[in-house]
Amino acid sequence: MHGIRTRCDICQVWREGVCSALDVEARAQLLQLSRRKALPPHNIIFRDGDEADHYFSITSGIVKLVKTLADGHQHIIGLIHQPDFMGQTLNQRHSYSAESATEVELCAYPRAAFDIFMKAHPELEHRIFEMTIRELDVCRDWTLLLGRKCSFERVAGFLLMMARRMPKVPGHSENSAHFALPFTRAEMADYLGLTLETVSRQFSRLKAKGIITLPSSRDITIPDIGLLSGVAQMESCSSAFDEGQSRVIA
Amino acid sequence: MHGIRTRCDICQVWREGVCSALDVEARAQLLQLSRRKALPPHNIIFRDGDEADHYFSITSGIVKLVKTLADGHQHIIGLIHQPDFMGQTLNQRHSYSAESATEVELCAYPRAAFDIFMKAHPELEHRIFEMTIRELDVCRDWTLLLGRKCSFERVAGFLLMMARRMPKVPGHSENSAHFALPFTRAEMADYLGLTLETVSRQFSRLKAKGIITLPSSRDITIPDIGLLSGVAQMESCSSAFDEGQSRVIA
DNA sequence: GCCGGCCTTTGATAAATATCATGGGCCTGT
DNA sequence: ACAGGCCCATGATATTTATCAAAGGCCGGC
Repeated sequence: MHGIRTRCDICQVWREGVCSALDVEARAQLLQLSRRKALPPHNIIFRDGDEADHYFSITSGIVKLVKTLADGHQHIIGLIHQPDFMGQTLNQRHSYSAESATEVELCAYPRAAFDIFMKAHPELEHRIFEMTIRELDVCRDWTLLLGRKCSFERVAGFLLMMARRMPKVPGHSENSAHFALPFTRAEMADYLGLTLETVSRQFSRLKAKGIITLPSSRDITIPDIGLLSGVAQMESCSSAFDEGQSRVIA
Repeated sequence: MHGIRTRCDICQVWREGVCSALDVEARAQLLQLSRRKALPPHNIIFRDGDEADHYFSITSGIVKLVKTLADGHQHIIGLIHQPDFMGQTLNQRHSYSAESATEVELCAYPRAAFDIFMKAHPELEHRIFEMTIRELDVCRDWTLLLGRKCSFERVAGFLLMMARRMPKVPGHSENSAHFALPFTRAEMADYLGLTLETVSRQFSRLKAKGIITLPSSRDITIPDIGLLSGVAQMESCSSAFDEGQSRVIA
């Protein structure tokens, strides 16, 4: 709720998000419904059990969707990136929490008003429908990662996803990437169904193989995305291929 | 494609599925587009990579959505039960296979014609949108199970889901259930991210604790669903609580 | 500059699950 | 009735990952 631009002309959602479905007048009307917010990292947007009375369009940053288990452990069930939409539910209450992982800017829409507006603008509902289908595809792919992949492949798969979605630092070719990881090892573990120690060990393994470099723990370079993509879909979890780097003995 | 009823008046989809959004005339029109099919178990409906040229409304039975990994292992990314809808994708091709798990009856709709029809009937799209939101919720819950639960809890969670969705054999109270499991241990393993041996062992464990009874391997009785629900959300995987049944020693 | 707190890495050990192997049950076709 | 194929249960062992523990790096505040 700090200094915020209120105009849509530089907004990515305008081009790819929900607003892309609307013409100029409709977008202006929708803007009337919305309230823009800017959040620092680690800010709760809504809590599990809260009344689901708003929808959100994320215009920058990353939001974590979090379930907390009875024992206090957390699991991240999804990451919402700009320009995604969030808050669709059939229930009266949310069944998970949403928390900014990075600095986040978003448009919040009161649910009742938005629903009425959507009824008048089926093309808007259609766009959100499409984005929901995409979310479902992503989520189903994730079940494959969680159900069938070893820790090494999971971490590789996660980095691959980040490499595709993060804004690239310029000066890198198509098949390389370099970005600042916005997550702690513990957060990645909560997303990957692992412990932070295991995540850390797999980072070390990727580094030892030369698939990534880590100047600092959050500053990651992937010299060859194809290589990373290869290990992310590997069929074997065995540490046998740790000998990829032949090592000189004594 | 065998002997099939073509009328909707006894169809569950009419009441809860996509057709519930339509009035009598519209439903009649939609019926014109549809082709009804009946499939025996283990029949491919479409394959990973096939052109996504049809939507499907499942009117009875269960469909498995399957991804096959490079090493031949399979993973079931979703189960589609009557009266669910299937085939929504933004891509030209499917990214997974669909296969009947039981005997299945369905209505198939050519995609192009259905899309046109849907444009003329926003209430239909709205209904499918709602069903897709529900699917997404279910899928996100599943990532929690796969990411954070031990084998015992996974099997319990699976049985709980089945107990809620399977038609009940009559003569049982609200908080008990009895049904025929339509899956092999291997299929359940592919859904739960486990091996068939582990699934089998957890069935034995549930049986030993008296949470289920298994007159035969596919014939399951849950005397107290609350009990099952309790272990499905347990916070500990340890075998410490195997001593729930005090046992007499020699 | 130094302290304290988080984050991270790494090692040692324990626990869970996969893998490999065997035998038994049931059904089906001959 | 018998043989051959699944499917299932269960034991022995191997592998992977979690858990417990310790120490180093970085950063912000005092």
